[in-house]
Amino acid sequence: MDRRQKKTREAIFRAFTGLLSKKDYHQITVQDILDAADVGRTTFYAHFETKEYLLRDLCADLFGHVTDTALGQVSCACGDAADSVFLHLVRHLRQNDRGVLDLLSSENDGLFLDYFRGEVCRLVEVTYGDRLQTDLPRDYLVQHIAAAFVQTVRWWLAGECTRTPEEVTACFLAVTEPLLA
Amino acid sequence: MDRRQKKTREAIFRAFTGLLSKKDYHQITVQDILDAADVGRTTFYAHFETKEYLLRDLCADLFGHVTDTALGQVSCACGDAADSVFLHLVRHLRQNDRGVLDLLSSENDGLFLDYFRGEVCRLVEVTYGDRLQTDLPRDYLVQHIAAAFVQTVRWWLAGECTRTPEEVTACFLAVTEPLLA
DNA sequence: TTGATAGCGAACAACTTGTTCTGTATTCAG
DNA sequence: CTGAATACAGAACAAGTTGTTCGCTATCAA
Repeated sequence: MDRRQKKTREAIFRAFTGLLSKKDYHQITVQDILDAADVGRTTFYAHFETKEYLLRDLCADLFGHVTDTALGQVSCACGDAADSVFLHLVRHLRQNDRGVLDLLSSENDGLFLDYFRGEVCRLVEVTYGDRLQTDLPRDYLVQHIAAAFVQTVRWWLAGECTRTPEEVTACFLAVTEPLLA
Repeated sequence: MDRRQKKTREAIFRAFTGLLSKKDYHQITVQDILDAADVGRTTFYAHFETKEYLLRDLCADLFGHVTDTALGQVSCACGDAADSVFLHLVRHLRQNDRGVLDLLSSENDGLFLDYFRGEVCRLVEVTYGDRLQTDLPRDYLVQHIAAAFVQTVRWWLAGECTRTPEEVTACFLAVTEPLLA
């Protein structure tokens, strides 16, 4: 890809992420992004059809990365799969890699939580495999566990991350453990 | 309150709710609402500062009503408190009273799920009282249970409400029962 | 070096928002 | 029943936003 394209694309992503952590998505104007990224109007629309497409691409990039990292960790973690994946994910979040945490704790959380939940669903599928109890519908359980994790992270964020990743993960595991076979 | 005011206010609410069940909130224009409600521009802004205020008021109205009804049912239900409250709530939702269900299953669900979750939190507080287990932080448990209920409803809606209220409630109770003392 | 292309900046039409004005119709109190 | 208060309609308005188009320049890759 042309060096110029890559640079502008990343400048726009960076500017957009920065704005999102401070302002509400719907109050961010294309002009704001242009100013922050120092990019021409024409250029922006050459890269993204609309502001919404930009958001979509950003989410795909960000949350795809989160899951990939988490899945990478599960494959190299020799021991207790489930316990460690989620613990690592929380630790990873705490480092606020690529500003994901800023987005999840901004006024825009609603925008991102769905993407996040989607990725966590995939993670639950892979991590728990066939260790789920069978009295309840499998898809129900997967969604429930994913939602529980997302909710746990929200609770952690609402408390300003004062708890340690270990405590947080312990809470999550405590409420989901009874659902395993 | 002036008879005219009440009529206009309700016409706007009705028009807005109707539009919300079909279109995305952010694509609904004030003009759309004016046309649907058959109301003048000046009148609209005399009642609501902005479109967002309209949304807020509508949510307060709708979800407040949902909770009040549910709480009313718990007080008159002589027997098994928790079981019946949530079962009644699901039944109540299924009747789509005041179009709440349309909103929760529209593309706008994200907008409303937070209001809904807030009300369910109150409901959980009242319903479970001091019957929650004490190993985990109380606020964490309350939020977890509320989120679990909301998630259950979403799952039910995603499956196009083919399951019965009894089945749905059973799922919810199954995943939350281990959290009681 | 050179042809291709990414970017700039300004200008543009179309649309949306929220306000202001004037005149009419309805309501409610006395 | 009457009259003052007020809710409403309709039109016009400025300001801001969106997405497009144009001509021109700077940069890249072969």
